[in-house]
Amino acid sequence: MGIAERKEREREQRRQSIIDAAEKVFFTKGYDSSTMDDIASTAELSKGTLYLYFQSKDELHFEIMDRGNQILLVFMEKAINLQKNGRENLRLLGEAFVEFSNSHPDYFQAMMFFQSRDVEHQRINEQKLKKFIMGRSSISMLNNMVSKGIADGSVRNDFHPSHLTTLLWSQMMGILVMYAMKKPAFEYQKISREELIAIHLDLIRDGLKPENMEVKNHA
Amino acid sequence: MGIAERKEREREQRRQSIIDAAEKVFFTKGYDSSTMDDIASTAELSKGTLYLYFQSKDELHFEIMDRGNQILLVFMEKAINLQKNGRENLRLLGEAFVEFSNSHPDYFQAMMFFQSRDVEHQRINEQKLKKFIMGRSSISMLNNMVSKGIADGSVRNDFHPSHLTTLLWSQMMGILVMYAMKKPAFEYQKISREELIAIHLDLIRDGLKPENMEVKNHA
DNA sequence: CGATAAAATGACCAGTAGTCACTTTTTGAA
DNA sequence: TTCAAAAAGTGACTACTGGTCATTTTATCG
Repeated sequence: MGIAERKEREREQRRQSIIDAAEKVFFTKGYDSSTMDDIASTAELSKGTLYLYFQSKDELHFEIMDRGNQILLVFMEKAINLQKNGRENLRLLGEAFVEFSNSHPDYFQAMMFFQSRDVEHQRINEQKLKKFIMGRSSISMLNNMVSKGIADGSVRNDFHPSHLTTLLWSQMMGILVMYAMKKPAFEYQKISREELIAIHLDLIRDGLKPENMEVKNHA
Repeated sequence: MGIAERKEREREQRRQSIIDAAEKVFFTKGYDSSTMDDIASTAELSKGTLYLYFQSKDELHFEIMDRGNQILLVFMEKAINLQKNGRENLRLLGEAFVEFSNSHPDYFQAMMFFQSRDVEHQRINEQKLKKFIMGRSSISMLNNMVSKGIADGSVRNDFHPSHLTTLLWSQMMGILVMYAMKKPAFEYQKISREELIAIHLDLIRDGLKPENMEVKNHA
């Protein structure tokens, strides 16, 4: 039977074409100003049809963020250099994020806006969200490099590795979200996103391994 | 003439009573679920009157955030200990923020939600917003302690002081905003807000002054 | 072909920020 | 005290939009 397969394929194509339309509209008008009617007419479908494929506007935002996330992951994978130590790799990951933000500003923006939303109030498929929150590959990658760093002695070992990973992730995301949301404040301070992140990476490079720290293992 | 003065006083009282009502409603139902009609009826006024005193719902949110900010400043002022060096004072400021968040969770929450909003899309009195963005006393305080630290040698001097200040501010705000917006992700990692901030403060304490750093002055 | 299921439609609903023509209250000069 | 002008306040109304669902259209297959 090829019909079921064909239908499945067509369903997935339609799904993607709706995300394409949402992307086009979001990237042009911004998330808040985009309406579901805009997206429907861009997709050449009725609004009702959108809801056969997605449960809410938030879920379309989620999908676009997820696409951006896939691209980011490629940047991060490319950035890793296992010849270097863990701490140097953490910096490379940070720099990869900046490169991604420059080469894919629209996806980057969509991701920052998604990160700034309160997850509790979003109507997004529970399963999908859970998978995203728990299994984020970017977190896993960070975690691997933190572990590598602790193993090779380039990263301090007085923090719980997964806590340190979470901190590094939230520092980076947090700074970038703040920059996206409060741009005028940064412009007033005459500091660009690149400069801000460069200083941040320098500061934590040294914080990750204070020179004279004695080595003691974490409980 | 006492009439003009009395009117001015009454106008200010009404203004405050509207903010009081907004606060009550926001703290109870959360910003998004609160309606202007809720606030109006709590204030025992008609909706139209609210708009004689404030230009938008966002502006009421701004006012509540501003009240929180005032309280935070008191915490920060109390925390400063000029007997100690600049770097130690920066940590004290960070800890004061955590104390504030514990003792005034509602204001803290309102501030985090305000920080997570895109300032460009908010209908807030330009003048008011400008003053807030540019003159924030919390930034000034941070800046003073950074300068003190550089002067007393407890803080590295290879960053531009105001850039470092901006970084410290956005790190702290960013982390807390992320925690507020993506709480489930942190809970999954089994890390509390206090732990996260404690690790953060430890990490930057060491990053702010790597032990073997040679002293060179910034251009 | 005709019945059944699947897909798509778009008029409609509910909720709410913000407006404005109108009403009520206050002021102060006559 | 009177009354017109100004100030303050009102709430019905508008505009907008995310989401729903009864109905229609299209595809499947015995």
